[in-house]
Amino acid sequence: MPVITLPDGSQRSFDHPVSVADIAADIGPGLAKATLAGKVNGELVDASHVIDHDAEVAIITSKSDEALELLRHDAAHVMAQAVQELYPGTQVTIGPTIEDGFYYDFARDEPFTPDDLKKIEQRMHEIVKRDLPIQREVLSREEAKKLFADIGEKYKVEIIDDIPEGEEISIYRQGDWFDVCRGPHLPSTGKLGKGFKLMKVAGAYWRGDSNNPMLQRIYGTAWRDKKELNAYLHRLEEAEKRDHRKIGKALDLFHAQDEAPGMVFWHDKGWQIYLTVEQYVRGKLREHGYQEVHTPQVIDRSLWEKSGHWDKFGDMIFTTHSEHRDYAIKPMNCPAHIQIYNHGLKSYRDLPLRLAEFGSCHRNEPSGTLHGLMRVRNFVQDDAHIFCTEEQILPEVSAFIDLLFEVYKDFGFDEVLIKLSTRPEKRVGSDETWDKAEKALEDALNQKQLDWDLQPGEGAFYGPKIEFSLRDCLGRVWQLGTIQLDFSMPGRLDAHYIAEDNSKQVPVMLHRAILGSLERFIGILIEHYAGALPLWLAPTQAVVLNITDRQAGFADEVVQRLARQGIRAESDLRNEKIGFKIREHTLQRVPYLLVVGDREMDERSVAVRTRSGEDLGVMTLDDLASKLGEEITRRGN
RNA sequence: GCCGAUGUAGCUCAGUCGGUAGAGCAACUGAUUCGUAAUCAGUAGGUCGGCGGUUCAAUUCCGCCCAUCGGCUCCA
Repeated sequence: MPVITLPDGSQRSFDHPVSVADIAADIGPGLAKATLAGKVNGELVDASHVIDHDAEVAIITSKSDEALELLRHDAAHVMAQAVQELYPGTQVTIGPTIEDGFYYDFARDEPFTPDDLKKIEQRMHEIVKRDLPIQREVLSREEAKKLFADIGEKYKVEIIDDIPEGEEISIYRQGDWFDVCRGPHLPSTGKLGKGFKLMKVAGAYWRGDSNNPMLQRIYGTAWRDKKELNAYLHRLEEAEKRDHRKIGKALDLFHAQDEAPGMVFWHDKGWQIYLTVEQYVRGKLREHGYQEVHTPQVIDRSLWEKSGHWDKFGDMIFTTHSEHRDYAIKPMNCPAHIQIYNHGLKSYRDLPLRLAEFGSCHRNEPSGTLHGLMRVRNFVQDDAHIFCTEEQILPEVSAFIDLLFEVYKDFGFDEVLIKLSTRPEKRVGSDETWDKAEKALEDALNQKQLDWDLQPGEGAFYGPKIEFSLRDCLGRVWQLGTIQLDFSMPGRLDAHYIAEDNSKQVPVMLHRAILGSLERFIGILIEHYAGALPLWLAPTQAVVLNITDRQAGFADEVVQRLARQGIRAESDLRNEKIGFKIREHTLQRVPYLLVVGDREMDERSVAVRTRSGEDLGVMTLDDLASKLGEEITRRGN
């Protein structure tokens, strides 16, 4: 007879099989009411799950971490029921939970309108009110298939077919409605409460394959209660305020227009940020032994045919032609760098050779994928290719990782996520070479005692790679840096070097980038800092504000003094009240506002205020200049 | 590329169940010379994304196209 061990170590024995709900009731009526599900020997189960032998059991209530997952899964079911009640003939497919919520994909010819969403949400609240008991039922595969085939749910039949042999097939019923589901679920629809909201409709391919029909996906969010829901909605609003497209417009950084989709018109202030980032990286590359090169934008298609890109990415390459020749607007820099490498015979003594380029690339990305600065058709990578021997892979990867961490730190990002992707099924190069290459990448990471995740089979066909991602202040993850080994392209494009033994060898090529696309990186910076960039990156670093016309001359003097030190300062001499000017420049996220009135002018000083509203008091010009200079040199955030 | 929504003044947005449009901010002019997040008054500003159709009449209805937004697919 079962002895139940609870999380606090206490034990209860029963002389008959008991359900999770029974155990909760045995502990107390309050807990019984709050019980949503259970965890038996670490596995989530329904509250109705019956235990007939000794086990460790935890009661899941709305306070448990697991509760959200259950809640969201249930919300998906309740939504599907609401949809099928309101729109008979709609077929259900899959409805998983996701971060912050859930979705369900439906097959229906008519599109769901925003109005429909409101109706569906209302119906969901009704179903919650009905408080329908949710019951689990185990069926044989044939029974389950027949059940769904009879009501015309052909997608569900496909799903059932895909459930692996030996796995139990269960359905969950709530009222007249049922769905195939592994579970577990809440005891009744009433437990879902009111903390959910339908967010948006979107198309989604059946099984994520663009050859399949498109389904309609309804996204929702679900929380323990209305208060949590509102907190989440508030978080979304805050994130929206950081949108780089909004901030880019408000701070006059850049714009986009219909005539050049996916391309950026950089304005003075945005371009200042861009130049600062580029110049910074340029310096770092020099320090780390890179040569900087620059290659043509337009190159004959034959080179791209030889490199293999024309075949593989032909429809994404912009082309142009002249005098019966076809050209590609370059989609990447590597073939061009190999041309530079190939110029003149190379010896093993020349390796490693590191060629860097802020290479402007064009790729004709599908129209539906464009997104502000984050996904564009013309971008500049902080791209470089390292030509080296197999023995040099490890030290080169290692040096690159050091460089990358230095750079991320200077931009104020501390949390870096690392993934190692190894050989895919379709690949070039011998297994022996892959063994060596994967080991070199792994060793480099381990030597530095970094945490990393393995992604087996996710490498490129030409070599394994490491990817580096950042987490921003909203917790979002952005993949930026990468280092990829390439055993294919140098050979294809006839790159060689003469080895110590006088033999002709093909070098290994490492593709690597730290920031990836500068456009995208600046977008990430803008969102991470909500436009309030660190002083060294801020396009305008200080604005001098006069109180009345009398101080205009002195204000310009202050600007000149700072400009001499390379500080980007401006004056605002408009005939406006000081409060008005402060408000404007604060909203423009200018790091330092320098107020000059008669007092400051007399003692040749400035009153310093930060964009966060802090009053740093009055400083002499020299003190101010050295303070700003120090902060700029320090970088970071 | 696919599904859905959207496109009105420099910006943010309202509006017209078909009769050629309106607010706030910004701009311009004038007054005000002011001490840390919005001084007051006045003026001007729009082929209502583009092309076609229906209509006496289209910014409004219909079709096509373009772009943007949210997803999906893709991302060398």
